[in-house]
Amino acid sequence: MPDVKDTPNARQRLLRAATSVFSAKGYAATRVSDIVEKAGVAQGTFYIYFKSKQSIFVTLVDEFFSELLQLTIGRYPATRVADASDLSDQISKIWHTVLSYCRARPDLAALVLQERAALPKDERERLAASYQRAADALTRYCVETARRGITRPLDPALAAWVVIGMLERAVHYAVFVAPQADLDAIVRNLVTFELSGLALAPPKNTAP
Amino acid sequence: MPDVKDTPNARQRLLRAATSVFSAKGYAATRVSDIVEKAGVAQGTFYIYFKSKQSIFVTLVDEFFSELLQLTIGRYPATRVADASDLSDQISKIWHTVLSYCRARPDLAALVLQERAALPKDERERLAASYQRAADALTRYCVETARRGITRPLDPALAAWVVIGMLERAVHYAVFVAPQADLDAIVRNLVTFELSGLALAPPKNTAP
Amino acid sequence: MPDVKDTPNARQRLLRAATSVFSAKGYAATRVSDIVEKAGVAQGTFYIYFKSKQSIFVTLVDEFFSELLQLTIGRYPATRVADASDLSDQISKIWHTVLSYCRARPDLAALVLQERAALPKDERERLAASYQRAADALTRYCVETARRGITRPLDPALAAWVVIGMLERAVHYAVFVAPQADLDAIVRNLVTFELSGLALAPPKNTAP
Amino acid sequence: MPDVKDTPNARQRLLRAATSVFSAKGYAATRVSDIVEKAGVAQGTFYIYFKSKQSIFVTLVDEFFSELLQLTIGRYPATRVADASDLSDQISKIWHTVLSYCRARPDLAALVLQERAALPKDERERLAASYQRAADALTRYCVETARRGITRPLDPALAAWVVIGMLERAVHYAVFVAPQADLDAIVRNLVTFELSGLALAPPKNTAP
DNA sequence: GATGAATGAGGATTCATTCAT
DNA sequence: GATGAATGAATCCTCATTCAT
Repeated sequence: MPDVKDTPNARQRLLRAATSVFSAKGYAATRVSDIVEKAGVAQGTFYIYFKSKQSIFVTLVDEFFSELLQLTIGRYPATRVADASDLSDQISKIWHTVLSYCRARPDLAALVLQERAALPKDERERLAASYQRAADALTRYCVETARRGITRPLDPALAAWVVIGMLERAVHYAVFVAPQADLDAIVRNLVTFELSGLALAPPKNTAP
Repeated sequence: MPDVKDTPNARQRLLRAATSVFSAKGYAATRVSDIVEKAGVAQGTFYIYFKSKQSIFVTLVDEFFSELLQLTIGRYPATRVADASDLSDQISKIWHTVLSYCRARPDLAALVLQERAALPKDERERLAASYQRAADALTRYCVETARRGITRPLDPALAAWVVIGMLERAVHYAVFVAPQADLDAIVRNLVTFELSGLALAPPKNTAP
Repeated sequence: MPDVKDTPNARQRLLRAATSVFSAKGYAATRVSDIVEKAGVAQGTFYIYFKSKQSIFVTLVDEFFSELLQLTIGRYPATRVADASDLSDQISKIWHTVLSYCRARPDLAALVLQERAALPKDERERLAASYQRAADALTRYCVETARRGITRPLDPALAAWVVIGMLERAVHYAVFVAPQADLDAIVRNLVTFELSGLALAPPKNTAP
Repeated sequence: MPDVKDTPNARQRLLRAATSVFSAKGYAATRVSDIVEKAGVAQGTFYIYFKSKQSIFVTLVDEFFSELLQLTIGRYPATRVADASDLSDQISKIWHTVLSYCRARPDLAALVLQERAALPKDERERLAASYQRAADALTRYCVETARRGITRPLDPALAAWVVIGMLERAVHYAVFVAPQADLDAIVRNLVTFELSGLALAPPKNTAP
């Protein structure tokens, strides 16, 4: 059963085993004993490195978020966007980064997208705050590009949340629904959707 | 404590109490005893009407979905869309329906958006299938409107999933982030985004 | 194994079983499963009536103390003592009450005398406060009888504590060392000791 | 945190740390890790010097008892008591020795008085045997002084146990309740109580 | 002798569910 | 239909102890 052995230290082994088990059985159905068995360590060893089952889960999610934020918003500030072409390039890079990052670790992506809601309410609110911060950063991004006349002056907070929604389901599609589909094609489609919308002819009523 | 009393029958009282408690404490932290206490019935009465804690939750989510699907996709088939203007009108109506439906029952919306992931894996897969069916319906919608030259020929399955993501987060925004904001304005913004995209000038690289 | 069955309700059965098991195995070594097995109820039933293992123990000790205090200090106030003869009578009665009460429930006595120290520190301090209150009551008793010239004006708080110590070990002797010895003889000895001391001839240095 | 460092060897450091931690947190709540942390040694080092947590505790209690017995009963045999005055002198010295010994190491006194009951039943019976031996020695003392007509012919085993009880609570009073009180005054009070009793006028019914 | 990471047996507690009334 | 006392399986976590270095 221990199939993550041979890797250096117990903490790493536990994190990998946890990712795999959480995403396979779901947070609630995962027993600490499943994780330690898969990691090939003793039950007690788990509690040397993590305070609780919840704590190892949160560690995984937090690392996922902070790494991904670093690779995206941390790298591509709105201030570097001069025109529509820059915008398109930058957004393409961000979409590409997120999708390929998630495709490289589908277990972790599943866990973050689908399992985080199984946490106790209070911990979930901590995670929701991370989402809120991401939404705030995106909001500022929208405000900035709108100010420069590059994007429409839509309600920027609403736009930010909707983009987050697109992102979540785009990951879902690229990782779980069509894991073999060409990533570049997916990204082109997404950017076109995001920037130009679905309609071929501009519809009558536009906002605001 | 029983504050949902005076309503006709125990089953209704249990459903309402469950909605409220599930959305307040989260699925996992909710005890059947919380629900029966709030409903003002005895512990055993719960099991006259519902097989289990999971079963009352699924009942709530299923009713929410089927009612909402009825009010949206069930009413507005792509075949009635002749041109861009029709499309815009129809989509506006759908967005409006969804958002006002959710604003009218924020507890239930919270439960469906945030708690469904706390279910055991198998049950979640049943719900995921509902999502998949909705995505399939949307996919056909996109295919149809694209065939008529009303919408872009983007990957329709991808588009469908991304629209679902927009929807989820638009509900989140309209119900929890800005519950007082004017619904018509929100819908106008959403439709503009969905149909015309964020960019003011059409960007260079368009797909496919 | 269930040998306390046939008695009316689960709570009583649990209390009796707990007394017996705690005094037989000691607090720490007692498993809740031992208690429920002896009481002939299910594991979960225990937690309907008692919050924890600690809580049933404390319930036993508290009931012991309050009942015994009621039978002694509650009945025999210092204000009814007019002279040395009254004092001797009253003290005899108190000793007799305590010793016969403890002899009637040796398990409970063992538990209170010997097991209470196994409780967590905080709970023990609550019990120590009961002792302190008993000491305070005895102190007032000594002050009162000294004021009337019936007893020596020894440091009354010290006297109170020392009497408590005599009591504890007198119970130990009467219940565990010599459980068959004649109770009246024991009480006569104790009262003589307490009132007249060990020495036949009055020693030289007397306090204060 | 290691605040008992700088003292020569690990064993001593462990004993001192254990005394302090046991008396602060209680036997059950004390972790071996607390002791080694306070002693400033590694977890494994503990087991070089002591077989178990129980064993270090018993070591402390045994050393306390044997040293104290040596200083008291070992020094003052009943055979040296010729008359009431000798008795009073000798008993005063014993009380003084015990109380000042305990005042000098209140942690150890707390541990012996209050924590020993938290040990597993079997170990406690070993300690109870020490008590029984002390009671036996005291019993012989009483028999001897009674034979010489110095003390009353009360049940000597009962007297012995009651004196032990007085002692326990006298220590409690002198060390924890009134740690600043003058020791000589306390001893005078105790000896008067022990030898002459509480009553000013000799009460009517005396034993046996 | 000293270390401290690893061990794993052991037990209190929870709570969905049942069923006799 | 309604009740609610009783059930007991299931699992997280602690911590004394070991042993390779």
